[in-house]
Amino acid sequence: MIHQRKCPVETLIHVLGGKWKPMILWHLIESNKRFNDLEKLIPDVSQKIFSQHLRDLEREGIVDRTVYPTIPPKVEYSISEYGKKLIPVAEVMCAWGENHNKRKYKESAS
Amino acid sequence: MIHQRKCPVETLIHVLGGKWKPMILWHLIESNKRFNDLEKLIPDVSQKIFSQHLRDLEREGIVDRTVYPTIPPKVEYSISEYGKKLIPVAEVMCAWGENHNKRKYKESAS
DNA sequence: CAGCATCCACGTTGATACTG
DNA sequence: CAGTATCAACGTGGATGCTG
Repeated sequence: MIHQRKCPVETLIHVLGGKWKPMILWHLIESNKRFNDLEKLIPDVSQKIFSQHLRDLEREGIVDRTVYPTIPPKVEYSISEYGKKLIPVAEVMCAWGENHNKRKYKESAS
Repeated sequence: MIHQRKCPVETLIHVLGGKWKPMILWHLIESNKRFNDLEKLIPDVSQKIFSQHLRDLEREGIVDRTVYPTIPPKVEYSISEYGKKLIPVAEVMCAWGENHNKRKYKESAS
C-alpha cells in the first residue's frame, strides 16, 4: 500500500478496508479464536486472504497473536487492548451504515 | 460493486472508500463548490475518477447536485442534509485515525 | 464548463497446491 | 493445525481525447 494517508479518515478506512476485516474483528470481539475456528466462521474466504488480513490487523496492533508451541500447533487470535479502542468507533460506523442500508431499501421499494 | 454489505460497517467503508471521497466531502463541508473549482482543490485526481466519485456520492444521497442551465453550464455540488449526518461519524473516524497515525509514527521512531 | 468514452497499469482478491 | 507460494481473475484508479 502506497497510500499517503494524510487524511486520518483514510487511515481508518485502510485499516478496516480489507474485504473480511470487519467480520474478523466482529468474531474476535465476541471471544478469542483459533485460526481454524475463525476461518470456519467466515465462509467463502480463501486461506491466503484470511491469513493476510490477520497479519495486517496484527501489524496495526489491533489483534494479538498467541502461539502455543505444541504439536499440532495452536495459534490464538484476540482483540488487543489497543484494538478495543476501535470498538466504539465501529459502533458509530455501524449505526450510520444500518440507517443507510434501510434508507436505500426504502428507495428501491418505493 | 457487487458487495453484499450485510455488515453495516462495510456499507460505510464502501460509501467513503473511494480514494478521494473523504477529501471531496471535506471541501464540500466547507462550502458549496462548482465542478471545476472542486477539482482544482484536489490535485492529482483524474477527471474520470473525480466525476465518478461525485456521481457515487450523489447516488448515495450524500451530496446534492444543482444544475444551472446556462451557457456555459454551471453545476454546483453541496452536502445534502442527509450527508450532514455523516459529519459526526467522520469526526469519530478522524480522531481514531489521527491517534493511530501518531502511534505508528512513534513505533517507527523508537 | 462539465462532463463521457476508450484504453491501460496496478493492486487486491481468489484458487490451488505445498510445508513445518 | 496453521500457515506460505504461485498463478490467475477482477476491479479500481488513471491518462488521454472528444462533446453538448
